[in-house]
Amino acid sequence: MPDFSDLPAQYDHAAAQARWYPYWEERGYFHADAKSEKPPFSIVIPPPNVTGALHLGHALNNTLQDILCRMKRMQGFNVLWMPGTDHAGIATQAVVERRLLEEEGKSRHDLGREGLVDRIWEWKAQYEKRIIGQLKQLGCSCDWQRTRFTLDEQCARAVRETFFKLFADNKIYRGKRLVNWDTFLQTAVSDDEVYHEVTKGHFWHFNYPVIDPRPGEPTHVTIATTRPETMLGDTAVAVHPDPAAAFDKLSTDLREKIIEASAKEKGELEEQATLLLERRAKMLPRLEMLRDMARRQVELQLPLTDRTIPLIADEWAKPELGSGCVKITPAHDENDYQVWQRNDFIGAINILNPDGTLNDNVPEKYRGLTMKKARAAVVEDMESAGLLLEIEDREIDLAHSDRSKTPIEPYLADQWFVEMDELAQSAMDAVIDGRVKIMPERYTKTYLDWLSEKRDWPVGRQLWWGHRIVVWSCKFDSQEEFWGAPLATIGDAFQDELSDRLSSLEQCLELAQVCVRYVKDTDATKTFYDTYPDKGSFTAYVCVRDESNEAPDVYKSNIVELMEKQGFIQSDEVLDTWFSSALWPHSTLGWPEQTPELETFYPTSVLITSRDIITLWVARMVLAGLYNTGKIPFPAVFIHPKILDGYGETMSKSKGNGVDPLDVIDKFGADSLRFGLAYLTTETQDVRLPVEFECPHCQALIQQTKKNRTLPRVECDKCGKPFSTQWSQSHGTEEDQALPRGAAVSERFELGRNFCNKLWNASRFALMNLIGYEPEPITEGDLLLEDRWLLSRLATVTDEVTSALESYHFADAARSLYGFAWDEFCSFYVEMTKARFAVPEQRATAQRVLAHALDTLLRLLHPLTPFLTEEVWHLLDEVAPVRGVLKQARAVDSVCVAEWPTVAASWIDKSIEAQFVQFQTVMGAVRNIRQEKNIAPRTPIKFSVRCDDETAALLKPMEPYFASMAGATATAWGPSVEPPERAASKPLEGMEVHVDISEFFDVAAERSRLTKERDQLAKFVHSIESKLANANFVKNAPVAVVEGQREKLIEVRDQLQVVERAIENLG
RNA sequence: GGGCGGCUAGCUCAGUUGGUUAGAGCGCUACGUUCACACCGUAGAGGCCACUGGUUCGAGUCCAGUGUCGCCCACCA
Repeated sequence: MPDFSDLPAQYDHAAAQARWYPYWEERGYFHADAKSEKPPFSIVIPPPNVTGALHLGHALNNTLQDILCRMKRMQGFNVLWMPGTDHAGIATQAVVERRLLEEEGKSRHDLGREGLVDRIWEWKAQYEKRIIGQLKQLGCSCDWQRTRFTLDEQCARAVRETFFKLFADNKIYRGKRLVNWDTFLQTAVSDDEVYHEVTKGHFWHFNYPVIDPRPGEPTHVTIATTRPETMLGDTAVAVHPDPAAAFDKLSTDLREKIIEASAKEKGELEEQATLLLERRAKMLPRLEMLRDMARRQVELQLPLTDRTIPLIADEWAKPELGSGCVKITPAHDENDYQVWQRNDFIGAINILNPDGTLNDNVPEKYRGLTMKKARAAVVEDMESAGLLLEIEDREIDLAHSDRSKTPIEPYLADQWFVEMDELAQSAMDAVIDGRVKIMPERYTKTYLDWLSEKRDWPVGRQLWWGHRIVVWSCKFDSQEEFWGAPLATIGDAFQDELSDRLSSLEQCLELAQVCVRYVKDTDATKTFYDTYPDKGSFTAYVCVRDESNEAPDVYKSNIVELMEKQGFIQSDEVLDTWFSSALWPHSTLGWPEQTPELETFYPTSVLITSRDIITLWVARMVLAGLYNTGKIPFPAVFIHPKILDGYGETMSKSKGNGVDPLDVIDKFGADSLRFGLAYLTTETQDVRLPVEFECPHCQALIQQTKKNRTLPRVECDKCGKPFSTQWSQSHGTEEDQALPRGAAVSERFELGRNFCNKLWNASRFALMNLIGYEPEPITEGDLLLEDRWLLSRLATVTDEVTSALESYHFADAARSLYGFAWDEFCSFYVEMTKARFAVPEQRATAQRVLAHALDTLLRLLHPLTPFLTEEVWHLLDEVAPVRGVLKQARAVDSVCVAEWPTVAASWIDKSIEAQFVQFQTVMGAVRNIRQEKNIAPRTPIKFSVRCDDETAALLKPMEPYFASMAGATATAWGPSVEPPERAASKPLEGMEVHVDISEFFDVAAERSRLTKERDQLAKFVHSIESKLANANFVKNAPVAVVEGQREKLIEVRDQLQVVERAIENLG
């Protein structure tokens, strides 16, 4: 005989978590079998970066995935949740390099490529372990045996294969591009990794002398710049090709604006218009003269150098700004680069070394200087040359690298590009024609807008941590040299195999699995390879196909050895992290091998992610999936909300407002965290969580403010003792860090904790009262009204929860379960069984229905609160291993593989639910009167109900429940019931409840209560009357609505009468 | 500059295709610890649904505009 009397009154989440996760893992419940007969359901995890620990956003993302996986598993699907982590190129290398510098004072060059990469692997091992540990603590049901890493052998193979395919398809080209150069990390960073910061700077005005001006023409042009040192890389000065027209257009636009503008703005705009006209009058002759000079290709002397540069006409020069002339530095400015594209003859001069110092393209005295020192030198020299006109103060919006926090230098570099035209179109089509559905739908716009730009994707990164590009290159002076030696060697290696076939070098190369392309040495900005260089020097690029499963950094083949002997060298760049992420749905399943996994689980079922990577990741997965496999990677994408702090700001470590999921799990439990997150996952809103510190001394919660969140130590409001915060880990002194740490948590999770505890206690009650349970089937005749009500509600809730989860309405599912479990199951059904357990002949049926209801509730809740439900499932097994109402079955070993409840449509009975509502209403009225009359809870009271015979028959059997739940005894039911002489009465729909209050009578109080009620009812009557008096309403509204109002009016008038009569009776 | 979203109780949020007197949790008030649970129970108070106009018999819900907060993209010699 089981004994549950020593179960604690509070759910012990820590114990449950420690007990059941290993149990699930040992039994292999999370392992998917690719050869299973069951229908597949698969999700790939958005791989967390190995840069650090998981935050609350990850907790949300993974909770949602786990909820779906667990439900689908219970529904009988063959579920694969593919876990893994991302190598996060720049981010991870930067973190490791920073630590290397801080802790050992070394740079990556001190370690060398191999040494640094080894260090990063160590880091990866440590953080991958930590991340996986966190996911397990959260309860994630990933198939850990298949854990992948974007830089492991299998992913590397997929990356090399994809690159080779693209290369052979001529979708990869070598181009020049202005990149955001991080001089600290010495790498290009993408636009997405750049942030802008306003800093104080200056605006310098310089004169450039004109060479041989004609009489009357200007002897110099004036330009202005915020970055004087870049003048050394100038290749032109531009002036607008039609300044008169440009001025006129501005004036017209301004006039249009003035017409639409409000009175307040009008004045300002008028003033602008006047200034513009003045400027036009003053500047136009000079600008037109300059424009004419540009047409005849006048040269300017570039000061401080021995170069001359042309004056050109280009629209980039805005006549309304500055002097109307602008210096052009194509290699170091995005817009100037565009000018070069339109005027190729001006050329581009790169003046920077990768480390941010000036290179040999500048005069000797500036070489090797940093940009900062060069700036001072240039300004000084310009001044002494008499060419510095003035210096203005100005605020400059300066681009910074998100990783190194140092300023970005625009820098012209050779880059690998993927041509996006067709690839982007294929990904757009997939969404437009509905093969991939993005939810909520509004995000399809983000996706399509971004893809429609079809900007080519620069995929190279000057990093050491990542997939090294499998292209070898070598310069040749002529075709003869190229054909003569190196490639022939490769061909020779395959001569034997070719002997009985047509022999050609192309075939040899194909057999050798290499693809060769040639680039004639040129300044062109975008070069495809398929044109053979006719003469002169060129570079040959050989992309090598690799069919081995080798780690990305150890890969070498015979061909490679041959090539390297011939002087070919491998690109030292690695691929953009997103290149490998884009392959994630199919690379993790074994592509390019046609594995059973790929066969079974691809396309995956759904992708769940956050909105900030719709473009970077989702779009690229779609196009890469289509390109490699011909199939979309997933038919559905669910974009979940972002987690914000109490001030509506995104949570992040650098802001100090991040909540660590482990702190929440520690304090509230994983179930509470999961339930709380699901409860907040609504379709439209981001999730706002006010953050508090928990004092480690007295457990008081201290509101996090914008100020205290970035303090390494905070003093408790309550006990006054200091504690350290998460901020101290990165910014605190040793002394701060030695203090006990105050966890950052959020009271939002109390909802989940309270709910879990409520459920725990309801289960405890059930268990204690199931002692002696016998698993006999029950017939419908045994069921009482409340049993049928509960079964009906249970079926309805099953339906609600299932369809909510299947359509990703997580909050709806959580709310539905919360309401049912708390307000219906606990507050009514469980309360009512207390009375039934006291009557021996009612005991068995009540036990069976209770066991069944609890069983179903556990199944429905399991995806949200897996640990709690598993804990109770096993306890329930001790007392009621065989359960069910009309059909009985032995429960399985774990709720996580139990069958998902199906909706028993025949049990849904709306009339029984309505009848039960009548009972609840009467109960509410009796309780309400007791409270309002101030009658002590334990004082017995008597009540009677006037109602029709049918209702009386229904409610009479419920008398014991009124006694146990309201301390009230019913004295009479039926149509002829009259209130006792001294009664508190309450009109209800079709009923009147009278509580005998002769012992507690207080005329004044009762009159005041009734008067209040009368006024409310009168107001209501009036509102319906006026609605019905409106002829248009009666004419136009649907008949059912009008009828409903009419019935309501009769009903409410009735109630009003009851109250008025009661007031009269008071005298 | 372009796009998207929010604005509903003190706080955090629900609110289906327009249709009774707008809901929940927390917090608040009163009462209650004997038998599942004080992480609890019972009852209650608390709302010009941001604002202005429109459509409609009827608007939190639909349309137009305004304000405000936030996010994304582009641009910023």
